[in-house]
Amino acid sequence: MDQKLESYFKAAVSVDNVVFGFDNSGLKVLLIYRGADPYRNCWALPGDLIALDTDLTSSAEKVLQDLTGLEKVYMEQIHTFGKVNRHPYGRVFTVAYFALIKTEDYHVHASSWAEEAAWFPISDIPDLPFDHNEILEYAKNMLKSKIRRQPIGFELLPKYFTLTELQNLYESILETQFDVRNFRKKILSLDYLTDTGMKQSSVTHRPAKLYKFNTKKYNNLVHSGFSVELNFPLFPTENLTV
Amino acid sequence: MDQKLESYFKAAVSVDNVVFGFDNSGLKVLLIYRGADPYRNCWALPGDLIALDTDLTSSAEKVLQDLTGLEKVYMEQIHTFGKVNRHPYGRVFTVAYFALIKTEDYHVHASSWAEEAAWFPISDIPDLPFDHNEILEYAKNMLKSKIRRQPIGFELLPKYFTLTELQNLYESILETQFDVRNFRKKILSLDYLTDTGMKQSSVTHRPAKLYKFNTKKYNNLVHSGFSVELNFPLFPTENLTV
DNA sequence: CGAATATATTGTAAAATTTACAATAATTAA
DNA sequence: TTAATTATTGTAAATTTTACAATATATTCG
Repeated sequence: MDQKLESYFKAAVSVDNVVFGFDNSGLKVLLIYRGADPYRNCWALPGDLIALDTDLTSSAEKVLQDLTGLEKVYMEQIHTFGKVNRHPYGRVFTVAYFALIKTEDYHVHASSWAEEAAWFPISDIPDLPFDHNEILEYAKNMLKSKIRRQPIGFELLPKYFTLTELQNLYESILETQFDVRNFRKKILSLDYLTDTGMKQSSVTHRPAKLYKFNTKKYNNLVHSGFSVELNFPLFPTENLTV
Repeated sequence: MDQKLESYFKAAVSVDNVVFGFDNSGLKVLLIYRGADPYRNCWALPGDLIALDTDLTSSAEKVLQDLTGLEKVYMEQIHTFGKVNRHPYGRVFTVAYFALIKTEDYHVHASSWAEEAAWFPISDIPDLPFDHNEILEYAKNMLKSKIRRQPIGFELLPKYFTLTELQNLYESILETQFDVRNFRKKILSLDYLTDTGMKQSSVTHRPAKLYKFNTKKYNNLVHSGFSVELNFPLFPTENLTV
C-alpha cells in the first residue's frame, strides 16, 4: 500500500505561458530560445517545471518572470495537458496559462536559461517542442472566445488608445472585420470607455481622439448585472455561408 | 543538476470529477463516501490519484468508472488546482472535470474504495474534504456559463423530454426563471429540437409533446456559423438591480 | 356524463437592438 | 490652396427581445 502510494508521487508539473502582445502589425506571441535541455536551441513557449513548495498560481507568475522579466501581468489558466509521453524526462503534466501584456509598457529580456525572448506574429509561428503548438492553438481559441465576453482586450493596448486601434485589435483576434460605424456605436454603448479629451499627435492626418478603459465604470456595470458581451455585428455574408 | 531535476519529479496528480445529474427535483451532484485514507468516512467528489502510465483524459474517465460505474459520459476539463498544502500526503495537483449524465440511463454503483455513491441536491452539499467545495463552486459556475452558449443541457435529460422539463433544467442551472412563451419561442427558433410526435403518458393532466435533441441539425447549424447561443430573455427586474 | 383540476400551448404589439450603408471633418504635406 | 489620409458620424429597415393572458387537452371525481 505504501509502495503503491509512492508510485503515484513521481510526476512533475510544469507551467507553460502563452503571452500575447499586440502592436500595429497585429497579434504577437512571446517565445524564448531554449538554452537548456531538453530541446535545447529551439524556440518554445516560456515554461518550466514547478518547484514543489510553490503554489500553482505563484509558479505561473514566477516562471514567466524568471524567463522573460515580465511581472504583474494579466494571467489566466487555460487548460492542463497530460499525455503520457509529452516530455522526454518522465511524466510531466503541464498547466497552460495565457498572459496579456501591453508591449509598450514592458521591456522583455530573456533571463535564467532562456537565451533570447522575441515576439512572433501569430500567423507565423515555427514548429515548437513538446505539445506547445497544440497549447498555442488552444490559447488562441480561448482568447477568441474570451474577448467576445469580457473586455480583456484593453490589457493588450496602451493606457490611451484610439477607437481605430481598438477595432484593429478586435479584428486581429477575431479574424474578421467590422463596419466602422457599428463597431463604434456598440463599443461606446457599453459605456466603459472614457474620452480623455486628448488627441493623437505626430500623425500626418486627422488625429484621433484618445480613449481609456474605465475600470470603475466597468465594475459597476458588471456588478449591476449589465451585459458587457459584445455580440458584434459582422459584415454581411461573413457568418452565414450555408 | 540531476539532483535538481529529481526534486521536481515528486508530485502526484489526481482527478476530481464533478458529476451533475438532473431530475424533477432539480440539479444534483454525485458524491462518494470515502472508504480509504485520507479523509476516510466522509462524502467527497469522486476523485483519485492518477497512475503515471495513463493519459490525463483517460485517467479522468477511468477514475469515474472505477468509483461509480459510470462510463461513456460527457466530460470536460474544468480547471487545475494546485495549492501547496491541499493534500496531506504530499504535493498533489488535481485536475477537475465535470461530467453530465442522464440519471435515468445509468445505474450508479459505488465500487473500488468508494463505499457509497449518492446524489446530493446542489443546494444542500455537505462540507467536503480537500478543496472539493471550491472545486464544486467552480464547476457550478462553469456549467452556468457553458449552458448559455452550448446546448449541453440535453446531456442531462432523457432522450425524449418535454419543453417544460427543458425549461426547468435551464431554470435550475441558471437560478432564474423564464417566461414560458418566450422560452419556447427562443429554444424552438434555434432549430435543433425535433418534435417526435409522441406525447407524455400516465400524467393526470394534458400530456405534453415529447421532443428530442437533433444532433445532426445542431452540427449543421454550428458548421454554417449559425449562433446557437441562447441569450435568454429574463423576467423583468431580474438582471438590472443597480 | 359534466365539472373540477392541472398543466400545455400559443400570439401580438411595443421596445430595443442590430444591420446596412456613405458623406463630411480635421489634420499634415506639398 | 489643394491633395492626401484617416476620423467621425446618422438613419431607416430588419430583426430580436420583451411583456403580457387566454385557450386547449388531458385526467379524476362526483
